[in-house]
Amino acid sequence: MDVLQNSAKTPPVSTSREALARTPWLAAVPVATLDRLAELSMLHRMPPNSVLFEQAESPAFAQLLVQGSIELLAARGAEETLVEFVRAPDLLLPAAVLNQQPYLLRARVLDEATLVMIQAEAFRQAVVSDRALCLAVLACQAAQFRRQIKHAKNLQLRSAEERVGCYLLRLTEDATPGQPVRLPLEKRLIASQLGMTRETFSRTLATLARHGLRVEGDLVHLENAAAARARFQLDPLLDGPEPMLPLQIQGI
Amino acid sequence: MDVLQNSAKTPPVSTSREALARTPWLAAVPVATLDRLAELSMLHRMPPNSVLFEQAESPAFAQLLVQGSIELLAARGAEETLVEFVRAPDLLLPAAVLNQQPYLLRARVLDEATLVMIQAEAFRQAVVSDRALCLAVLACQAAQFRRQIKHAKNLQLRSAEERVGCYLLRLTEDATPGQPVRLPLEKRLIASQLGMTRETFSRTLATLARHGLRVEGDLVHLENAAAARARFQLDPLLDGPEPMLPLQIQGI
DNA sequence: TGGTAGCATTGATCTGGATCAAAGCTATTT
DNA sequence: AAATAGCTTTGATCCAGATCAATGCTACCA
Repeated sequence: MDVLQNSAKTPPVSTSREALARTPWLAAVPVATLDRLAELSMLHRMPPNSVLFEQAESPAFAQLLVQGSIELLAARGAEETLVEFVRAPDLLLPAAVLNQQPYLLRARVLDEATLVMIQAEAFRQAVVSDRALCLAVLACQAAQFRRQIKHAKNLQLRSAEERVGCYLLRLTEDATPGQPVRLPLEKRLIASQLGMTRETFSRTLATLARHGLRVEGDLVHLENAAAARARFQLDPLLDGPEPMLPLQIQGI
Repeated sequence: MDVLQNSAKTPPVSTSREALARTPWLAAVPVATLDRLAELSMLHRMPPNSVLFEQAESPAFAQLLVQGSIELLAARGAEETLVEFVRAPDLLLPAAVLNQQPYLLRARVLDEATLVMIQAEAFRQAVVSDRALCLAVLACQAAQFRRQIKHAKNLQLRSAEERVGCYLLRLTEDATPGQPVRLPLEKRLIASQLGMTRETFSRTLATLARHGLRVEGDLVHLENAAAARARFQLDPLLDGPEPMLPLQIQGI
């Protein structure tokens, strides 16, 4: 079902240095620093389902996700629940690397991932010595924190039906009105992002037709925008994207 | 029921400058920076139940909690659920201040709070211009992120009974063996920290006697350590404290 | 072209924890 | 000492969503 893959194509990178150069939120970081980081890092490509690290492992690398997407999962025995979903470009759990603490989550590749893997100690030293990098990482970490809070609020304050409704409604808002929208992921993955089982997700989809949202295969039709928006009130605080603009260094 | 109040007493501070000087994780920040921040800030004392800020408000101040404790709540209509519990010394939602985004949570005082309120813009500028401050805030933000992940894992991976059992067991580990331990908070507040209703918490306490933990009023007796530890396996990744040691600036 | 393996749907049933309701406790106030 | 008000406990009931189970549906592979 390749139609479900992410279609945003950026030309593939072939070196760490190139990957760092293309990362928007590293734009303000001096070339010298990026050069040094690039030297101490490797560009890695990982297929879907690879596990990048396990819970309780101590980070050996700072991992910058350049292309693809990663699931961060809380695992206990056989159970697994998704705690964070990371899309490129972003750092994987910088908090663990910075604070020199073991990972709290398992990282598994969803869409084939390209990663810059930087020696953890080199990364920490670079953060300490380069102000712009420190600010960029701070902005990145802050944005991740806010995404996490949004995720928690979404789970705790909304019912399963509301989560699904808001998710679909948001999809349709991004697209051209009147046109059906394609689901960006397999249903089982959407279900896990929304914190419910596939079965519940499936049943919920069926009930949404009452509220003006009909889902047919992987196509979403907004049949009654007014009804849908009345039932599922999007909250910009929860449903909006979380922008990340590093603080600027002014002056000199 | 004043026996439940926090008993860790630090002598009260009377100026912002003094408060900043006493904050351990600001130790590495140059005196000049702290002086400047102190000039642009006010020391505020807030009684229990005060609301420091509301969801969707834009931060006007960076707030450093110096004494007391704060609940950060997700609210929708009448419902409220606790998302984070902040103890002094810590920053309140630095992510919102740094990224210049609206707060996602409501902040309500639990134990009478002393706060240093720093003009938001002044704080951001100080973070940009002072490397040590930037590193300190980064470490603080990283620790908060990890606490948040721990909280999420605790809620999603453990049953109500396990959460209560682990909470109590952890209390007893910190104390002298054989002695009963006093609950550090009112039961309704512990319940909300553990993500359940007071009723469920109360009922759960009753059942814990089967596993070697007897609770009598606000006293916890560990009557069968082996049984308790067998049933409630503490996970250092979840139940340990989250240490916060800012990265050191080496050299000069 | 059949086989196999992973998704998706649908139905039946279960259950952890919430909710609603009613006393009991404590503590402080007058 | 009575009264008010906030916490706690206990009991009865409810329900959203999980779990278990069976069947379809694709899609890929030999």
